[in-house]
Amino acid sequence: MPAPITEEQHRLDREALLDAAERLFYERGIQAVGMDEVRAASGLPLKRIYRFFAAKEDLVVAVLKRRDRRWRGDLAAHVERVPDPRERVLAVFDWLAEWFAQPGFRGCAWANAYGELGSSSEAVLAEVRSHKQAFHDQIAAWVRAAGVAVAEPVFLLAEGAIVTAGISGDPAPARHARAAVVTLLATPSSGTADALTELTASTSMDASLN
Amino acid sequence: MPAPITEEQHRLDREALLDAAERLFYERGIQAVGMDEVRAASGLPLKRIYRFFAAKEDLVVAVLKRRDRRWRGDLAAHVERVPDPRERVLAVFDWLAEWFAQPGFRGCAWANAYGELGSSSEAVLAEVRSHKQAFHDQIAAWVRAAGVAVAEPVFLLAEGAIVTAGISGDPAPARHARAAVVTLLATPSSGTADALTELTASTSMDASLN
DNA sequence: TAAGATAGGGAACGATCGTTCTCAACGTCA
DNA sequence: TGACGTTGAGAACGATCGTTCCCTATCTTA
Repeated sequence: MPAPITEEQHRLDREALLDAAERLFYERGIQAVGMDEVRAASGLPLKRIYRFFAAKEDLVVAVLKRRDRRWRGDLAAHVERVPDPRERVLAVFDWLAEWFAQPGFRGCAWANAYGELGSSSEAVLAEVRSHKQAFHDQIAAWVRAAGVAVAEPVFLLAEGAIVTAGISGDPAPARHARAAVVTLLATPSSGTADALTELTASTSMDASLN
Repeated sequence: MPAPITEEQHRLDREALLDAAERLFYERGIQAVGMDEVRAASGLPLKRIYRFFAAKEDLVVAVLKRRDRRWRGDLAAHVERVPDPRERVLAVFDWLAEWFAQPGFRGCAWANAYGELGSSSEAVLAEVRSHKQAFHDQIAAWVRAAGVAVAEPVFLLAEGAIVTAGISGDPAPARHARAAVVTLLATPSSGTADALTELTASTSMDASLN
């Protein structure tokens, strides 16, 4: 065999490629970054990049997949260091606050990818949906463990905080969302809340709803 | 003057151009739509398009500006048909639910534009921020009029519902956000107290803290 | 050492982008 | 009527995209 590429080097090169692509795609947008720029940043020849991934779309999906694993892993590690179930839910928003304050924070990579490619790449759309579903399920599990039945609003507050912090460039939404979650966790759980919803909704419905 | 273009026709052509561009940009993404496609869809010659807007970026900004006026105008019209201040806040989410259910709904046009061009076009970024600020201020005014001081979470729930409904393709987040707002409006966070607030507070005192 | 397979560097390709230019057609005024 | 100014239709331009191909250097094995 005349090729001296070890298995380990192969793995390292692939990681370097994903590192470079992820940074560029997140910083400047996916369509704004050409493959030649990925080549220059990764140090790998174009030929090898296309042996790793047959097309740019595959590279994008791989970047999102790896980022999802790392992002949710970091979140879970932070959250599950907290023993109390109720505090765990709040820890999600402390972690978000730290993320928002990082230099170069530019909102949700998946939401951004959706805006760019959601209607033109089925594979990217599927990856974005997969990530959001997994994030939702993580939050739902932690909220359930806290003994309350308000998973949905906690997830929506997190999503709203991420998109708002990204666009505004201000990490404050993490604090606002956290404060709202404190309130929601302190309200009587599902049965009473639903009854209250029904009561208020019945007096306001003019149209819509389903 | 040899040019028979009336002032009125000029205005109509401009609207047709913005109509076509808005539809294409929202459906398929901004970068995915070429100027030649805008030309074909609008029926206007390319030369006239570039007399209206010197560059594609200017067209994009104009589309976002006009959509902002219409979008927030429609929202305000729906909300302010409701007399009761508290119901008005909930009416925001009824309007969102109707929007989410419309065919072709593809999330927030401004958030999508941010994902695509937020880091490469200062003008687009400014327009996106301007829209989000205006939407935030609208909600804050309605929430304040309802006599409670929880504007931020209501805004974040709306944002979370929009992005989630867009990505998932499911209009349910509007209902979930609405239910959460009902809870928040019934919480004595601002010191204002009425019968409903007292009732909910008295049954929820077991939780709380931090 | 000779032979051969593969790697990297980068040019090349076809497509498409935003934008400009050409040119014929036409309506208006001297 | 004839010259002019403006228009619409679309070709053309330069740049850039994702992707492929060529060529040479280099390393392995006989």
